[in-house]
Amino acid sequence: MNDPLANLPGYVLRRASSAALAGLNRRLSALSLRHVDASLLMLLNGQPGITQSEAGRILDIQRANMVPIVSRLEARGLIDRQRVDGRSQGLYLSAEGEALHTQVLTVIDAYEQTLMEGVPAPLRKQAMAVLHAFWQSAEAAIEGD
Amino acid sequence: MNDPLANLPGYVLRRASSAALAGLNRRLSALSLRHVDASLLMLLNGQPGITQSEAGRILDIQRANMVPIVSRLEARGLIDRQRVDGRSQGLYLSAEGEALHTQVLTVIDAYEQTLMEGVPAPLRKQAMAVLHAFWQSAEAAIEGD
DNA sequence: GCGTTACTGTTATGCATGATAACAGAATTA
DNA sequence: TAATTCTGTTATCATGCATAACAGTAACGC
Repeated sequence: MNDPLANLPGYVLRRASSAALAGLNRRLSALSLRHVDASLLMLLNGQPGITQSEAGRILDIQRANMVPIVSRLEARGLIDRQRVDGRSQGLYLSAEGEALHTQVLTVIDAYEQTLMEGVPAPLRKQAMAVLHAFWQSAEAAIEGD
Repeated sequence: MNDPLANLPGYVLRRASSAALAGLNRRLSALSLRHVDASLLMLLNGQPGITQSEAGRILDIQRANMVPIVSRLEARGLIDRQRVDGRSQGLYLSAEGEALHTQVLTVIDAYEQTLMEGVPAPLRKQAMAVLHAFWQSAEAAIEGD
């Protein structure tokens, strides 16, 4: 693969992310979930009762784009809504949602471990730190010019 | 940002990539280009005469999805097609394309440097190696189960 | 040589992700 | 109380990515 873009961190980041996502979605399809759904389930497990807007803010999903996601998950009986306010509603995992969440956890844990094991041991120690550094750096660079 | 997903490499990879892409697209919009277009221009600069299919293979873009990209760039007079075969056609940067390419290069180089500078110095040395490792690892993990 | 196979560019189509604008109802604040 | 902010929602659009199908061309096997 003679790719002159391979020394650009942003490009490599994108290719790595794209490949990682493909693998994850492939595995999650066994649970009829997309990675977005899975991330919401995991978030709700850690922070039950969180608001739809808050969840979107944490996961970096637009308010408007949260609607079909939450609707889909609620239609499947995986999450419950509970009015907390005249305008907001807290989101909770239903019993079925919790059951599925443990399966999600199994799949994701295994996958993330596979991903990490594919990284040469000498680099593994700093791998997460590097990823977080790029995340932060990229976030800071969005607005730049 | 209390995000329980922040210790999953795949998730962090995706967030970093997404943020990095947003910043890049913002900068490229000044040239009326998307990151995909820019990557093709850069590829053609390094490997003039490459085939549309070959380019797609290198950039991991489906043959069918290359069509609108190439058409758009050709319509703007940035690239030329030259029949090399009954079926294939070589792609080249036009004069205008080369001119724009140098601008692209400026933008991207500056951006990638910004990205790198946002990474703490102690990590910077291994940053690219880590990204490549994840790329390779993710690529290998796509088919797994 | 000829038939099978493989490759190229292309069209059409669908799904997923994101972004934006607008709105009504509710809460907060000044 | 009036102005502002926030929430969930609808509608709409652009982009990215995948798949299937097709015609024309090339390469290969015998």
